[in-house]
Amino acid sequence: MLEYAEPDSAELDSVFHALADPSRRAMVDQLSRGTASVSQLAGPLSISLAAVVQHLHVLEQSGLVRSQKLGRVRTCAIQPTPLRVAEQWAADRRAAWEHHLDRLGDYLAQQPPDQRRKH
Amino acid sequence: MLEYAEPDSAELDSVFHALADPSRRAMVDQLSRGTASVSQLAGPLSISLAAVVQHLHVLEQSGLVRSQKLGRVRTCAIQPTPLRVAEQWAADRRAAWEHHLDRLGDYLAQQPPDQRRKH
DNA sequence: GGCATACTCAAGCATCCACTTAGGTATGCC
DNA sequence: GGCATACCTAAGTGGATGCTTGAGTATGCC
Repeated sequence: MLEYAEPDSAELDSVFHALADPSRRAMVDQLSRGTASVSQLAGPLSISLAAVVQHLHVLEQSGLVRSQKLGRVRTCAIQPTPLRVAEQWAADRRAAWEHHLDRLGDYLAQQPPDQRRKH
Repeated sequence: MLEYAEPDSAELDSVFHALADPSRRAMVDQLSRGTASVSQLAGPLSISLAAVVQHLHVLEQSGLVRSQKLGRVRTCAIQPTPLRVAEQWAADRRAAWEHHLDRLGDYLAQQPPDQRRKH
């Protein structure tokens, strides 16, 4: 029944941090439409190729991207699991909050109107 | 039909950045279970209250948390929308990648086996 | 071999980040 | 008024981040 391993804090740190930069998000976005080489990733970005390589390291360390080199060309591919880990973390907190609001609403609805001022 | 406004890069920057710190995530996690004062947020964390206030500013600037002061006490509440924005961004890229894999699979399945070596 | 391509690495630099301490203000209670 | 509580702000610090330039290495093609 274990669908997701509980993500440790360090994993969430690195995934959210990786996604917090617009250049890296653009790279992930491009990779979501298909694999790409390092220079293809650099193409749309107005930063040096060396900077792109550094961003790629960040993405690989977070697990969001994997790459392998064939000949001169390094081909990069997105990895869906860390995306889902981040997604799930946010969804869980949002669900908890909405559940909390529901219970609060039920509670308040049960109180007679002249008692509500106390809460 | 517009369900979500397209999030601008700056908003995603600030939301992902806010979530990239374990203390801030712990604060969001606590707030997902109900509102809390600043010192209640600081309670479980082993950092100074001043640091918690600074984290709170980051969370408020990202829109993840809102707060209001009543008397001496500032009460903080989570805001679900930025969580959903982050969630949706990740989900969209994951969906695009999975769709891409499907199309690639279909394409390869259409090729006669002796042609596949070319691709 | 010669040369372009596609990265890769290292050093340097300005900025940002998380955190602390020290001091401050506003509120509630006696 | 006196005092504790709850928060706020500023300044400083060590370390991480994003970027550049300059140089290097490996591969593919003629």
